Amino acid sequence: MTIHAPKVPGQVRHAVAAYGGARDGRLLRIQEVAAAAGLTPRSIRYYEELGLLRPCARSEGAYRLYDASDLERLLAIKSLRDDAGLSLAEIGQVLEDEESRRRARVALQATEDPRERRAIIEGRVASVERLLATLTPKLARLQVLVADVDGRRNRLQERLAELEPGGEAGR
Amino acid sequence: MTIHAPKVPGQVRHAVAAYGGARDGRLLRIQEVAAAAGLTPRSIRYYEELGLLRPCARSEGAYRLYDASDLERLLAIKSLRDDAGLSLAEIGQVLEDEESRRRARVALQATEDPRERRAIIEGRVASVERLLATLTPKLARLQVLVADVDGRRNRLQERLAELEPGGEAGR
DNA sequence: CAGAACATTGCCGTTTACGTAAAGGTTATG
DNA sequence: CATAACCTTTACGTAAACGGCAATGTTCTG
Repeated sequence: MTIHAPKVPGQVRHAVAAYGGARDGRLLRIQEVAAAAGLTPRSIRYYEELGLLRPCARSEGAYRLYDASDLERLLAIKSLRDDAGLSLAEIGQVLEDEESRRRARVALQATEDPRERRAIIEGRVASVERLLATLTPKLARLQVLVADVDGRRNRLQERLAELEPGGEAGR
Repeated sequence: MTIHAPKVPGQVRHAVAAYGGARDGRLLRIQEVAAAAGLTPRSIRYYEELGLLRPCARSEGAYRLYDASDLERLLAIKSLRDDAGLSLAEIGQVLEDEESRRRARVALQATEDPRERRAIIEGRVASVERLLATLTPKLARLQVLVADVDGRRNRLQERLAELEPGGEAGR
């Protein structure tokens, strides 16, 4: 049992960053970020293939390296997929939309012109509202469904309660 | 434009019922019930193939005929699929579960024994609670997601409001 | 520097949930 | 009773979202 083992990457030398997520330290390899996000490496590569995200960096040997914001993005993708039930194509639309708004912000927020500043923020609001417009009805319908099922449960428990006072034989 | 046309089935003679949904009258053919449920005939046949539902009757010529309770069931399937995001296999489990409870009710509700009556209703409660156990976390996560997105919208609108008082140039 | 444990790309396979077309019966109406 | 518009079963096709190899390269540790 005393052989070698590389295990967790100690430092990740020579990371060729694209943006350098930084601000928290370690870059994760695909299996690590996958575990952290509750996904598989295969899914993450597939998402990359669809253009949903790109790792912030690659190692010298072309290993994908992910930072904290990449992980956030993966969690967002997962949530939109599992919770909101969006297809990966729809998720792509959402992310692309947000991305273009974010770029617009970076490019134009530097301006002094209050009309442009307004326009930028209004664009972001519209983007977020488009997303809400798809999520809200879904939420409403799920709430109705749950309320319905919950109502059935309550009615059954009332009937149980009615049965109680009579005979306490089951004990 | 004065040729013949059968259109909607007038009466549906000789319906060989399995249970006879009745209590509202007309039996629907597959296309009609599909339109009413917002599904396609193909989907409905597929659901039948998976054992999710059987039409309450067939015509002499083997046309599938659906009653109101069949339609209800289809709507339930659709809701569990679209709103709750369950797979058809999971939906099958749910329906089977409910079905067996319902059968138990019919078979044993006739009994006088309060212990058995309790047991039956408790079984139904457990079944409904199993369903709730899968739906509730989903609802919670979707609520969190929507709240999150909604929060982003509000923050953006606050920034818009901060921009307002200064310059009202955009008009 | 050996080597176990990671990673890469490429590619084919699989499951789910249907779509679609073929070949042929069924139904209500004019 | 002809016939348009339904329906039937059977079967093959497909898009989405990965799974799972193979062949090969990379990393960190002892």
